[in-house]
Amino acid sequence: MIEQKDIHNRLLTGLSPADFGLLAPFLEHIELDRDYVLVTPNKPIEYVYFIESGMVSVVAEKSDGRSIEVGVYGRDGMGATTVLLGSDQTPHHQFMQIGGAGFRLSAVDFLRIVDQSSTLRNMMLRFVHVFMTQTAQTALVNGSSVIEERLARWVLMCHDRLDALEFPITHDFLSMMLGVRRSSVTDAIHLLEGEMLIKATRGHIKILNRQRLERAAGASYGVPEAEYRRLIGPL
Amino acid sequence: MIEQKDIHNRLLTGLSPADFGLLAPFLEHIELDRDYVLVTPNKPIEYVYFIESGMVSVVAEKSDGRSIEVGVYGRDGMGATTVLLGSDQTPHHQFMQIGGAGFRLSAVDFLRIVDQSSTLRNMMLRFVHVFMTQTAQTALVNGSSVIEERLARWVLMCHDRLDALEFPITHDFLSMMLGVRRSSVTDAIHLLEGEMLIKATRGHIKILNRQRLERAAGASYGVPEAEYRRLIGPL
DNA sequence: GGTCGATAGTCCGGAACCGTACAAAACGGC
DNA sequence: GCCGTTTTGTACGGTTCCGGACTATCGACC
Repeated sequence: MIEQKDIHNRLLTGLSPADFGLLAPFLEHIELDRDYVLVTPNKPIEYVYFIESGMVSVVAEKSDGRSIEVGVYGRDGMGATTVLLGSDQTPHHQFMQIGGAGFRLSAVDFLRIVDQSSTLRNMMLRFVHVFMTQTAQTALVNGSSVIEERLARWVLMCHDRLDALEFPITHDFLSMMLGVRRSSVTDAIHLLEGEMLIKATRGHIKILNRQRLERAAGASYGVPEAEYRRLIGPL
Repeated sequence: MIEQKDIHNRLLTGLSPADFGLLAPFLEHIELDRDYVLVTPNKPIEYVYFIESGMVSVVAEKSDGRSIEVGVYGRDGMGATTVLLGSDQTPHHQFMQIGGAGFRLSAVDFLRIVDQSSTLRNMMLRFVHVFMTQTAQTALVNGSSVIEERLARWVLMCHDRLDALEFPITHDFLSMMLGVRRSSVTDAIHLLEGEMLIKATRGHIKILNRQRLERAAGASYGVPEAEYRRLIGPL
């Protein structure tokens, strides 16, 4: 049986022991390797996920093939929140951007439990609100910030959800996430490296100075993060 | 007493008579002139709104002053959905982009009623899901579509929520909504006019050919709209 | 009927970013 | 240690859009 004190997921640790007790019997531990698909667009959702480590990308795709990341989450949130909103599917991809592990339980079980506890439901809905804020912020910066700032924001959001200062990611993946050319990512990385904020090596990015990186991200970073702290707690 | 058959709001008309009956005694009719503020960022929300006519812009702002529209709704939705998600405030503006009318009720009353009926709650939460999809689509097109396509999308979304083929809007307002220069909007309007898709006059835009306008919007338009039809019904 | 503020049209140089391509370098498997 | 694949660095011309400015036109109001 899983004990609450051993959990890293912030939504689960933030629950009352009683609420956690409702979920615990149904939580199934699962390895989540890079590229593992949590949600396939426009297909019925079987499981909801609570991430313990690693990071998930939520990606929207246009019918012309262009796609872009609309949000990320890790141990701060849950996967497939859409089932809470009365839809068993969504048009967006969700897959592990950085491998890790977590728990899953069937969407049916989850919904049954949520109906038993409004405090549990409210915790999850507060996360939905924060995630909406994050998606809105993404819309904002996609329309008004240069690539360097958006890259800095992405690196910061990644760091928020992982313990490490260094994490595996390629320029090519980042170009898909940010919706820009791969070589534009390379250029932006060089800019941040020139300011000694990060150090990039093949397939990896390492944060050298978090504080100044936040300054480089400027107004692009911070609003959803503040909303998370206000409604759920510290990351 | 307000009768359900006289209502234009799609969420209210879609409710069972019993659920509508729970809300009806609390609905207060209200004129909603252009620029009326429904939600002030980071201030407690007093009322939730059901729009009957007109259109609301939801706008996110960066601390450097730049802002952008992250979604719109009208008689298809409700205002201040965030109270459903357990937060009494949000970082986003909501104001009437195109004047109209609607109903409001206090957030407190609304929450009490929602707790009495899970079917009513589910209807509203399905709208939240659709609105999230719209915001995600906005993030997508802001990062990957040219202004002409984004403008076409905006005009279509406006038409979806109003009965008229013509509506009042200035280039300057559109530039704030799309997050681009005012004169870039002028240029994009000229492009669509050249294709005989719209006709712009001082302070107004008129749709000449909706079908071909959809083609001009390309992959930018359609995904959230399909999700609305799937989960709630026709606009 | 004239005045004035709001709205729209146009122009300029320049920056950001694109699409595409090719070569260099790093790593993994053998 | 060699080889093939993946990842990264770099280059080029071209397009979109920006920031800013100035003028023209419309319409409301006196």
